[in-house]
Amino acid sequence: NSTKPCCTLVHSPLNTIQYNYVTEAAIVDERYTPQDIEPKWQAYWSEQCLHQSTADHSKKKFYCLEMFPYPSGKIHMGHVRNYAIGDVIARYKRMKGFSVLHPMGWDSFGLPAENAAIKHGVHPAAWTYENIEFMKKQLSGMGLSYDWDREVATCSPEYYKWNQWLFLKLLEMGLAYKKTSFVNWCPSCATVLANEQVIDEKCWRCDSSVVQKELEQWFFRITRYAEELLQGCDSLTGWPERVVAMQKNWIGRSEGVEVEFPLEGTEVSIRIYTTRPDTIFGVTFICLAPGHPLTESLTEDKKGLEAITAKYGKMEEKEGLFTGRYAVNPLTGERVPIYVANFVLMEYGTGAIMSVPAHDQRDFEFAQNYGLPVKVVIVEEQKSEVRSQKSELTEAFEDEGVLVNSEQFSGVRSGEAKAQIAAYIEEKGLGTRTVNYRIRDWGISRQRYWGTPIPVIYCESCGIVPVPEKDLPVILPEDVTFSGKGGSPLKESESFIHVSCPSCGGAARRETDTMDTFVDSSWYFAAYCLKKGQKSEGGIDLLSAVNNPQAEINHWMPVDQYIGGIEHAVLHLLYSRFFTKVMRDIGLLKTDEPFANLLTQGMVCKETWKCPEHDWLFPEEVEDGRCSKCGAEVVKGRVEKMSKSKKNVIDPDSLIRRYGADTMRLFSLFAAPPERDLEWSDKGVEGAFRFLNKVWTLAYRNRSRKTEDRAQNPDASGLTPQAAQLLRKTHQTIRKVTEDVEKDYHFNTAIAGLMELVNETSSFNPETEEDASVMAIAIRSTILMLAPFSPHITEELWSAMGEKESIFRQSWPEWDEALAKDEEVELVVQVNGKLRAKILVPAGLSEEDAKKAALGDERIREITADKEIKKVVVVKGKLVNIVVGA
RNA sequence: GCGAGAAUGGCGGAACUGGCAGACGCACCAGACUUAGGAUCUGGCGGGGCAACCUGUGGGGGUUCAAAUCCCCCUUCUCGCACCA
Repeated sequence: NSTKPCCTLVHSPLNTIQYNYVTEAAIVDERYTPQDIEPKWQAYWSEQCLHQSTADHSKKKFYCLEMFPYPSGKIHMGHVRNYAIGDVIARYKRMKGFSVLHPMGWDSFGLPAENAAIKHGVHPAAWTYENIEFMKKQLSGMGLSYDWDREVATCSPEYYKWNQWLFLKLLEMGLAYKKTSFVNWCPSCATVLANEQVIDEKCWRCDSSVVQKELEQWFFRITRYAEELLQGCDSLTGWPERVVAMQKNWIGRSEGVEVEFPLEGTEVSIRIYTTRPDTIFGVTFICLAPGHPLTESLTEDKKGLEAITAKYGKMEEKEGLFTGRYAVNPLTGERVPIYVANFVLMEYGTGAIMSVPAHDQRDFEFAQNYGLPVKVVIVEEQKSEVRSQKSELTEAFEDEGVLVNSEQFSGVRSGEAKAQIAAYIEEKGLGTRTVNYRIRDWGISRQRYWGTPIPVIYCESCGIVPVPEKDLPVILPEDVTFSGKGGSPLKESESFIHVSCPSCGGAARRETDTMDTFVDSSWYFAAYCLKKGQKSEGGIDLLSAVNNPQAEINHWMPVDQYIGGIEHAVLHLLYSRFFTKVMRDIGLLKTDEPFANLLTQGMVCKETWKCPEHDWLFPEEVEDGRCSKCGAEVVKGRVEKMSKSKKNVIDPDSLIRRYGADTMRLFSLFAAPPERDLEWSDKGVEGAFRFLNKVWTLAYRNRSRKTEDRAQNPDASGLTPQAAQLLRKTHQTIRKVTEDVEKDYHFNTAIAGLMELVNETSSFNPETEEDASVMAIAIRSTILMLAPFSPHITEELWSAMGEKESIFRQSWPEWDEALAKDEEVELVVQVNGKLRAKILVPAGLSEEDAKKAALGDERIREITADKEIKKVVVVKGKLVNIVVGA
């Protein structure tokens, strides 16, 4: 069989063999086999410690970070995309001569581990570490250039010790405190949720309806940094605008006035907050939050109050209850009824509001429901007359205008009136100007096992006692059972609860709540900088960095490029900014902001299929547009984010097995720019694979071509026109790819540029030695530029070309502007803005000559023959537009 | 309602500060090679027209020699926030 003639040989002028048709037997060692190549180079990189990062002060540093994953069990396409983007950047920056830090770790505390424990009886730690091990293998299979020496897992005592240490620091600084409050409670997860974790009044994780529950909880005083977090937004120039907008929104600063409304018949007064002091003459009632300190004593109808309190936080229906008491408007002396209303929030402002139904839609509707008066105090500027009263109003007039019925302020425009009235109120001692923020303190207590134990001890005689630093970490106990029924398993651990008081030595008990896992991820980027080798060699050490400007953390921070999903636009990113400022104030680091540049990558989506009977279908369940189970006609669903429930997921492992990691990476980078959603296409993946095969064939067959001849001949003289063109194209491509990567990480167009170059190189047949060396340059440049995208194939080809050193130790190719310049350009000739001819002219032609050339063109002369030429516009090197009359 | 973004062939997407619309890829069509092709290669590919040419970037106006790009108005979609006083 082996002697069977199997290929057609075509001899080129240079006697290089080109295989037009080859059987499998003949090309076995020439064929691109990612399955062999990829593990080989992964092992090599690891042996060579190629990605280890040390603070090298002779080079510019670059900290490239992707959001670390929760070890759920398997990586998905979202991870693949995220890490592919990060890896290209890291590898590119290294080739560009930067000293790069590119770490990876595990956000490994959290609910799923505990749920697995309840369901399968496996300990959360065992479950988690098993997942980590598996996922780490998967990541290695992708050929990602991480410095695994700095790996962290937030569930390791080594890590959470510092969570606890930071907690103690916050406690010292008065930034951690305990209070009783209404909290968001997820009945299904049986735990408290932060405000940021409640989405549409549902749990962000399990989607169950969140209820309000009164509990004593630990809080972080993020509000103390509200102003700085807001101001800092302006320095986030490397962040997407919308993320910054979302952060600003969340912090929600508003300027207003707090005004005292005396309570009729008493010495007490009610303090309200308003941003519209200009409407204060229009107040016709005031509302208290159900939880307001005065509510209880003012309200006679206790049952009614209970009913209103029960509806607190339920925003669908606005309900109120008249307390039976009145307050006095301090500016008008008018008496206004006091209501308790379920929509007034205790947490915002003062928990009491003044209601101006004429100028606030919600107040307006409330007034209609409860038959309260409406008093107009602002009218549109043009109609400065007071229009007759409430009967005409069908809705509140919320815009700015001119004040009426407002005593000495009547006739003043509302913008101006705000300032005047606020000043008047302060002057008369009726209230004060204040700033309010929407953001509230961050509740971090969770009634869970698989999280960082909060390091405090409760003592009968000493009260709340922090665990001394020397006793850290407070380790999660092993003797726990996971019943899934009510409360934290830590409550059941006798060995954990009982402890002697560090202060008086008496019997005491430990805090059994653990920290929100968002605490873990709020400083992990700093942990990587301070991690030295594996555990045995010291691990993370924050202490050494306190007030130490030489600490490595100050070399690497801030993160130069952070990459992750948009879903963290508020939660994680805001907490991390907060922690960074706290760490700065502790003396741990010198930066104000953790992430200089942020790239929020789009989702990975795929088409879906839906059967009227069987709901979502896997693609293989669709046969000729019909459901394979019932034969019903299948509807093509929308392109949606990959999810198990929609049955449109692609498993990265199966892709790697079939096409290799290089193809998977390449496609995920080519199909769309990183910040946009990506539609996964099986055919598109094949296209990427085809391209790599093309590169392989081209580079492998020409692997022994040398570039030397070009060295003596720096310009293009002596080359055949085809070779000169290829050389030009090579330099143009280097320029294009570099600029695309540098500018916005637009890898899709960078890859397109490489494809063009490969196409052009493939169809090039060198006729001279010099031409051949141009081809070698083109190929080597291609391989070098492709390396960050598809690292294995390029490393293999690089070595096949006889290179001894890793391609990732090479410099990124540079272009020569002179060589990138076209000798001839195609000049577009328009007549009245319409394309009429294209002429080839030498580059750098003067405007006058371009004009002459355009007007001299046969076709143009024909068109313009009997017309009056009014004007000729010349865009140098590009276009001539001839404007003619009719 | 407020904020951010988007709309370009059959599809994903290109087009730098206004200057050839549709790069690159997918799909499709034709051809070559082949026992075969879901491999490879070559060519074609917005729409209309034999052609010259006309027309075309969600819709309508405008500015300009020239508009996907700038200005005004409108439509649709995506995302985030939303009784915050």
